[in-house]
Amino acid sequence: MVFIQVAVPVPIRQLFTYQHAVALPSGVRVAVPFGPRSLIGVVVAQQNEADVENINKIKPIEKVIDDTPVIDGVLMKMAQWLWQYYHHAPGEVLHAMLPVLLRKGESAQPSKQAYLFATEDGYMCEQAKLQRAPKQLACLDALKKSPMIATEARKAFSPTGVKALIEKGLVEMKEVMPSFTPFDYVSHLKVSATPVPDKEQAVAIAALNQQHHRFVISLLEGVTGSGKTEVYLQAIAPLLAAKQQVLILVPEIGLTPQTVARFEKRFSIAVGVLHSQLTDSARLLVWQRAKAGELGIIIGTRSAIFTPFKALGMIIVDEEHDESFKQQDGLRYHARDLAAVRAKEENIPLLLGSATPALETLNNALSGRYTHLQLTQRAGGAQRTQQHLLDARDQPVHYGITEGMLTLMRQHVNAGNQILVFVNRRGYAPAMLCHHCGETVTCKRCDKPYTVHKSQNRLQCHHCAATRAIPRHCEVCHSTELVTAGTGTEQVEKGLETLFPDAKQVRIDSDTIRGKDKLHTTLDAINNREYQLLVGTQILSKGHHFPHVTLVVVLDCDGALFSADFRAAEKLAQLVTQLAGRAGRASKPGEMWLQTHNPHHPLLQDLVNNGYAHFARHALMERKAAGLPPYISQIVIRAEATDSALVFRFLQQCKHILMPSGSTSPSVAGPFPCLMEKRQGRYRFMLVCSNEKRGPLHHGLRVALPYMQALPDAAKVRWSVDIDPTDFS
DNA sequence: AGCACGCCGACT
DNA sequence: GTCGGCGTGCTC
Repeated sequence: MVFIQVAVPVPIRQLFTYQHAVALPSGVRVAVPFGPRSLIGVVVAQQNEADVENINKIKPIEKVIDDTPVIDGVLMKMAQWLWQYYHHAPGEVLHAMLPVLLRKGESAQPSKQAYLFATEDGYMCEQAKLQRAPKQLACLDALKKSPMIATEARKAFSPTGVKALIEKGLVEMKEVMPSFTPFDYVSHLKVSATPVPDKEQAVAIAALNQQHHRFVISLLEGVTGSGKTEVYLQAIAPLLAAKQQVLILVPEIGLTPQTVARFEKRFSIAVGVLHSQLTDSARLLVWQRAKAGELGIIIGTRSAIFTPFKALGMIIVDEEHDESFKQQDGLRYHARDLAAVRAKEENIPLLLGSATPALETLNNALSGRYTHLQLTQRAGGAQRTQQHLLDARDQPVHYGITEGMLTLMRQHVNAGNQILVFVNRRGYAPAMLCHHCGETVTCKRCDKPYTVHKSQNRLQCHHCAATRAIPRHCEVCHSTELVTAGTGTEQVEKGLETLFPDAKQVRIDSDTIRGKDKLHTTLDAINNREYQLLVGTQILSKGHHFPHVTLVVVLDCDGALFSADFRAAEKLAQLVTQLAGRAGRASKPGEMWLQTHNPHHPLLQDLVNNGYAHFARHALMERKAAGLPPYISQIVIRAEATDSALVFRFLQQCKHILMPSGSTSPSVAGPFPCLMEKRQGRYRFMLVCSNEKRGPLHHGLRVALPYMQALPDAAKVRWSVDIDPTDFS
């Protein structure tokens, strides 16, 4: 009889011990009794009899589900890192790592799939017969070489073409048990015309070629249009030929058919794709094929980092600064950080690519922990969009747009050009500032702008938690015109219709664009010049080009400059830079104007005059001086309930546990109301814990968590721990 | 998270 | 008398 530690899918931060007749390898699924029910858990480790507590309570494993582990050695190492680093329940971690069907206990072995085969008639069929149906001909030719999974053939050629071939009896569909061939892709690999890299690209590719079978992290910092993807393509070519697989993580909206097509076309092999709208069975199929080593390339969003591989050779994180790599509920992991953990365990290189690297990443590159590769040249010598600041102080404002900006916009509209109005609608904790002199209303004790809490009609300092009424005058110039930074953006869209009744306008945001087809038809219409005024949010900065746009308007910079969320300026700079890289064209460069009450703000000046790379280095120095990440470590505890007093009391009690009276480290600030104080009828508050060293901060939390859990209120509020928070709303 | 146990109010 | 409300506590 052996004792086995099992991770059971419940939100409890511990493993549970069961008995079994024989030892089981870790990573195997088992059905276990748990209280009155039966659950599917994952074997984590063997346990010595001497270490087993409550030996009388130990129950036997009900059933062993797998012969071979569904979580291999490296994935188990990642799981352990996840539950330790993020202080999360082990069972929930392993649950999150598995495809849905495997969570439910379904077999991990492949099941029958619909395959297409060329029939005898198909093999005999003369080319001439399909001369007028090139898609059908191509499909039939492919099937003569080897059968294909039906859904894949429909996607690769055309659904109607496949149907026609079946009706003609040239092709038949059969349900067959798939046989996954390890490294099947190597025999199909055919590298198509590879452009000659420029000097910087060649340097980067050469450096990456030296990294095989070694754990190295590289940052590829390349301005928009400098050809990062080409570097990826040329870097992975030798790996694929050497029977290695490659994992490419992309942001949620970055996973377009065009991206996938580019990789498929270069290597003429099937690329495994993992994204949120895949069916459970399609997802399992990709999981199985990757694990078997049949697929050479997997492109996926955040959770693709959990895909098993037979021989992973490299991980690429494209647009590594993108916020969608951080999960914002449940297990709040950062896929970029987890990619680093995986690369270390697999002993392979990790490549992080971005035009606007996250400050965390840039800091690692500048300090020498990461290899720093740079692409500064745009293909075709395209020019950088000129950026300017527009002083909003004392200017008449119409629907959030200053008179000066309106004049500029009219000029471009009258010239028949396109204008892009960027509405920064994300929820910054907004500051209050003077429209006359640009001064913010500041907490005297902390020298930090107050945060406006509209529902209470008060200002609160997010450093010392002091609150005060909204003042009537500016403390510096005594003007009575105090404004909330960033307000008015809701009115912008309505206002533009009144201000520019003759210009045809279109809104692009996640509300108006349902489904990616709609987005593409709208983008096509824009590039066919059907619209003159483009109004939109973040979505505009993701991978699309607007060659006819000559003016980019950014309205609410102040909201980002003076937010209690210290990352707001970095996020704005990233968005603005991505946008600037996408407007105008070589023959007709665009200009970008940023409206602000603080035209002399050093960070804004730096961004506009010297570009993101310079801004980012400057911002890092400020973070260092201010004692902020990445130079310190943070943890946020969030709680919500319908009773706001209860939430507040719970976090207050947590604070006392985390920071016993008298101690100063770690520093615990709050409880503050979250920016969205009320959501779905629940009041939300947070605690912000900071410390210079990560170790003591995490240790403090590890010690405190059992006490926090034991609080009587802990069961009455919904609360969560967020390690390395990126979002303070 | 679930699920059972438990102890109080409005029904046959 | 008992059906069911949801507070409390446990799960190897």
